[in-house]
Amino acid sequence: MNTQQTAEGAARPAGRPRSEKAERSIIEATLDLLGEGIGVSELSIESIASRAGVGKTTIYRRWSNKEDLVVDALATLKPPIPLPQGGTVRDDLVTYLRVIQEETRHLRTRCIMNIAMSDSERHPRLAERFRELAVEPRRAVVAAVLRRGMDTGELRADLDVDMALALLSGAMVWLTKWSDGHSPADLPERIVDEALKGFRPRPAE
Amino acid sequence: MNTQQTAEGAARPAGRPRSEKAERSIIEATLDLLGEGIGVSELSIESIASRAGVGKTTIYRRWSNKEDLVVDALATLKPPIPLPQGGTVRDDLVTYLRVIQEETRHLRTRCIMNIAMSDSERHPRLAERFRELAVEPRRAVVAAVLRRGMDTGELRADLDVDMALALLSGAMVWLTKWSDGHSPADLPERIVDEALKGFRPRPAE
Amino acid sequence: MNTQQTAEGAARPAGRPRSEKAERSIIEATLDLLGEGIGVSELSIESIASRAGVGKTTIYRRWSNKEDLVVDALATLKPPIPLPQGGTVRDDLVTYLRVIQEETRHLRTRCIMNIAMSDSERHPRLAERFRELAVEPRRAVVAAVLRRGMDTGELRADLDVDMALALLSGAMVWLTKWSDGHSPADLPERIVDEALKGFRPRPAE
Amino acid sequence: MNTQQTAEGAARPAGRPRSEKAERSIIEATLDLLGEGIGVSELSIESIASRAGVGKTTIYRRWSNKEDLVVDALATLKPPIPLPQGGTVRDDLVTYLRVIQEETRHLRTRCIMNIAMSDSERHPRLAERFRELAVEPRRAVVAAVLRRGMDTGELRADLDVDMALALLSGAMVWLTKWSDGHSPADLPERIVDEALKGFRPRPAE
DNA sequence: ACATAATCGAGACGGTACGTCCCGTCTTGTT
DNA sequence: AACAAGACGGGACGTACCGTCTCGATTATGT
Repeated sequence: MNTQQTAEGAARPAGRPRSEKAERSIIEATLDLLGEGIGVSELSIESIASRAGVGKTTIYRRWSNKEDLVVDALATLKPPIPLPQGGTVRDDLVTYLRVIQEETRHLRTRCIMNIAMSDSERHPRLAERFRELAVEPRRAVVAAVLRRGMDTGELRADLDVDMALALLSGAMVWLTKWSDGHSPADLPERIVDEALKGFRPRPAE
Repeated sequence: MNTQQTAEGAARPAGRPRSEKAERSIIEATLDLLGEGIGVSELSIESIASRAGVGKTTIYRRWSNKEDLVVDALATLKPPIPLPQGGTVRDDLVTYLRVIQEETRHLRTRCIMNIAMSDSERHPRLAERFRELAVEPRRAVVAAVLRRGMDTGELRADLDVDMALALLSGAMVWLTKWSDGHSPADLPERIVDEALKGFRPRPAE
Repeated sequence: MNTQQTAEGAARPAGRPRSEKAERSIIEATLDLLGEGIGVSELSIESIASRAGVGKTTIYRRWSNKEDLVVDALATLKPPIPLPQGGTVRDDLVTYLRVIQEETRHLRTRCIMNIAMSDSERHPRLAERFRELAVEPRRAVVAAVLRRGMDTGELRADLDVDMALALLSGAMVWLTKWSDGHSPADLPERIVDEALKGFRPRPAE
Repeated sequence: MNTQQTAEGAARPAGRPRSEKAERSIIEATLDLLGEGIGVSELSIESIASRAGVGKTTIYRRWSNKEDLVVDALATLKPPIPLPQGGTVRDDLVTYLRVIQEETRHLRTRCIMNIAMSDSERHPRLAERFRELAVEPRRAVVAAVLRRGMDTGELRADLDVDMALALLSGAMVWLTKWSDGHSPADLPERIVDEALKGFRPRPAE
């Protein structure tokens, strides 16, 4: 986490203030390198400094270790694709999975996802950050979609929202990771349809 | 992959044969270190050699790189817990998920799983090996359970076995990774029940 | 060399005048550090600024480089011991050498002399300054002593004054530097006597 | 001082022996850089390693600090010019001073001499080494010349040999350092003649 | 029994990156 | 305008490992 205090009432510290430009270029260089498939462990401070056109000191002055820097770098990433939520529940869920699928096709996103997925043991802060930034916002959106479905009667009224999300997302990730080849284009539909069969209310009930 | 040929009929090569003891202690040291939470990237040949009481050359002579060594080390791991398959389909599936849950409670298994999950980009061979050793055997067992259920009428006849496996396993992994706290004890039951509602045939259809 | 012009008629520049106190404390800190045995190369502007309680800018504003600062610092040093010139030529010369000897006993003077002696290759301005401040005044005094001796007949009338000075001073420095232990108390007498006699045997003595 | 034991009876240590070639090229690079006018303080291990085509570790493995390396480097230097000793005493002494004068004309020797002269406070081992290697051998040669002169009657029988050497060498160094311009070609003759005569007038001449 | 030969441990090799220190320059708000 | 404070890009420090390369010693087999 960045060391510099930005508290409102705090007196500005003496001396030259830290350069925002340098900070930005450091973050950018970090994301660049991560996006090129370089893992957190292989990522060297020196390479970041060199690409950012910055002295090593300027990095160490802000972040005491690599993990903190990567955490802050990931924090600047926007939730990549806004989720549409206007069609039927099935359509919205399919779209949601398709967004996940699409992201794994782009190297940069795939690498960053890998970073988040891996090493949650060694880099717990990193994983936590990813949860806040990437997982939680989507969870909220999909939860809204599911709840809408429960209201309109499209879904079971007693559906466990978190469980439903886990079934959908988990299946998508699992199949992408462990299926033989690359995920086929109709995978999102197939997952949603299979899962929905359980979410829907029984016709004669 | 180990270079030395041990084919039956092949003439024994001249010179001092490779020490099996050294080989074993190298593998053991590797698994030890991985089990202590050291990641593949952080794992150094030097530390393995030192812990195994072996020269670096003795390692490099057998494996041309770190990844190959880790692959071979993982290969010596047994499928940790045999899956019971005697009860109802629901019971067997719950047991399957409980095994996964149990494994993530032990540091060593958790670390090794993390290895497999992460870095599939940078270490594809490693991920592939993990698929063969850990994923595939379980997939077969669960598939058998599911097919038995389809035969007995406990499950839909048109169930997509792979999809069902993905929904169950994926949800388990997802919730373990992204839920707020640690996974509760009844998580396997809840996942299976939620998923089964979709796998079962409709009563009045 | 100090950049600020202090010429009488020049218009006083606008803005806050430079602090004389800062200037003095910078010089003092510099001499302190040099006197503690820190060489010119090891002497850091940062350490001077810190010891003087001054910002680095305040130093660089006055001197464009370290050498200039050291030159100015040396310039503030007084010719340490006034040379007596009242006795016989021999006595005055012995006193002169004893002054040199005495100076090398004090760490501070010894360090500053070392500065002057060394690095004349890398710091020619520094060596030149030392010549002006320390060597030349003494040369003048000793030259006067020698000339008095030539007038009174105590010394050869055709004596080469510069050469005589070089023989005396050079021998003193040489023996202090390269003799086995520390210079004995009677070294000045012995040098002067030996030099006065010459190497050749007296024809009729 | 080099760490490696070369004692006769000592058992050869295990592992790959240290490369003599690397050692030589390190020493050579060091002397090269010193000869180019780079001072001991400015001399960086990294520049030596780079010029010698050697890793930094290879240097640090042998010498724990820069001074030890420079000491060993200077130790490899031969006494540069053999002193002739066949003519009259005066001629031999002039030749001796001319050798010194000549050496100060070559950058490399001048630089190395400067190293030895300076910083005897901070680098006493270095100065001591220089005394052994450069000063002492010459002292011995000149002492022999002087003693020969004392035997043949060319010089006073009670001449203090060390003092005479100090007068000659000291004057040469002093004049080279502190005279206005560069030392004139006839400086050695003039010094020797002046020293030989002594300062006092001859009584019966 | 003895030469041949591959492997063993140890550790030096040329490198890369580490995190720290200091360089000389620059950019702030205050005096 | 000068001041202190301190951030800036840069370069060297001494350390830790990398993967490769010699070493003498060991341990088998084929004469």
